[in-house]
Amino acid sequence: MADGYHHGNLRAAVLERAAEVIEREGPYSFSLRSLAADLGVSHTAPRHHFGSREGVLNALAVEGFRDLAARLRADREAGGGFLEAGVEYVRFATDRPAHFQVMFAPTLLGEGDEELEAAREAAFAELQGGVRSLAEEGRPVEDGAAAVVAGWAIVHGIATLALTGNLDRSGVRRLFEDTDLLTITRRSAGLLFGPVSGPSGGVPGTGSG
Amino acid sequence: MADGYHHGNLRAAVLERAAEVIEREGPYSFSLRSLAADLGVSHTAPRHHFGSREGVLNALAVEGFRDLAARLRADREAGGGFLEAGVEYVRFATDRPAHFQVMFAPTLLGEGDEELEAAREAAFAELQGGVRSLAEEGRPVEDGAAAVVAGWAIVHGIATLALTGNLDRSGVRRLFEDTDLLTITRRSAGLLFGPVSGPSGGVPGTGSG
DNA sequence: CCGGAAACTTACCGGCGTACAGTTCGAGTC
DNA sequence: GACTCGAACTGTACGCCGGTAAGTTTCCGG
Repeated sequence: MADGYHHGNLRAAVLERAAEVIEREGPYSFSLRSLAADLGVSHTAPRHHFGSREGVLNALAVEGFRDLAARLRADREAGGGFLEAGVEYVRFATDRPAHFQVMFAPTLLGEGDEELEAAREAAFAELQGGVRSLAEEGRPVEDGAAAVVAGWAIVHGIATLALTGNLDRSGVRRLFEDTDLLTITRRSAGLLFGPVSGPSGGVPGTGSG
Repeated sequence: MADGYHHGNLRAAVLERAAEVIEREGPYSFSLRSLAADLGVSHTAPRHHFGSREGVLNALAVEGFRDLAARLRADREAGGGFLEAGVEYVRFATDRPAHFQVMFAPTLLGEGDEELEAAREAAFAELQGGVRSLAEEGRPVEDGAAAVVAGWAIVHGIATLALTGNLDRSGVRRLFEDTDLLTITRRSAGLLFGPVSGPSGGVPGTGSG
């Protein structure tokens, strides 16, 4: 494969390295040229596989949406329930921070990429399906639409704040001492759709007056 | 002031235009050179006021943190309660989307800027103060640390998802028909720290969709 | 052995951020 | 009114960047 002229596996190598760079320095300083130089190919080589810089980011987003959808699906099939799906969402964000950033930053991506649209829709379908399963958990969902937004927003918010370092920077993280981020997620999201047991663990204000 | 050579108010003009560009095209395509050309000055003129491209973004972030802190403070002094503080957070994000983006994207900003650190800390202090005021609303807060994270995350998540267009793109927005984003915020965050059934800040008629 | 397609190269363009050495202008000073 | 000084702004130059075009190398099916 790698014969000195043909890299042999350039597409995968570019995606992997791009994710590393973006994770370390953010999407702004990610450059095709320095990436290509690192991989020992000319700066136009990646263009053959991705078309453009935007194409690389699109491909990362596709990877990300597919992985996220697969994780949510697996979680649902394992009967993890909604809370664990939310935890999985945050776990995905911390496992693949570069993908997560790119997926939700539309100004980095191009429009009209069918592969991307399909991957995104599939992931979003899993997301909403997860929230709808709340009803099947025997929990009363009075305002279903609000529950979808609240569930998504709380895990997306935790993921975003953690990834941007603002949880640490704000001192909020210190309130938890050494607690793991996923545990923090469970406790926080649990306030919304808390563990059924325990009178105070559920949604405040719904049970008592 | 503006004598053909000296712009007279370049600093403010740059910040205003930068916010417009970032709001429209995101922080990644924002360029000092095109900005300067738009304002009719040489491309090195902004450097005198901001030092670098990063300096412009830092200045935007400072503006943003100060505005956010002022809004939260005003809201607290008006006795709005926590839920309304959260709504104000989302309102800020939609009012000043460029500032919001830059404030929470540390890879766009420099480190060690004292003005920025001070503005950020002040805003974060207001945020945490708002959540602590929950106790004063007569609501039992069993896991205070989790409540802080949950409250911040849910409004930050809504703001982020809305600003990146993912609320619309995912179809979630459609569940609410023509409902205003701030109302969506009230209903969703209300699931966490539900509307006080008393007179203080409750939003009547937001249940059941 | 051959021809086409895929993978990759070199050469080039304009735009970008930044550095540095000037230039213009208002305001204060004698 | 000339002199100075600092703030604001200009012009030029450098290297990196993404994108384009034309050419080269290698693989592979016939």
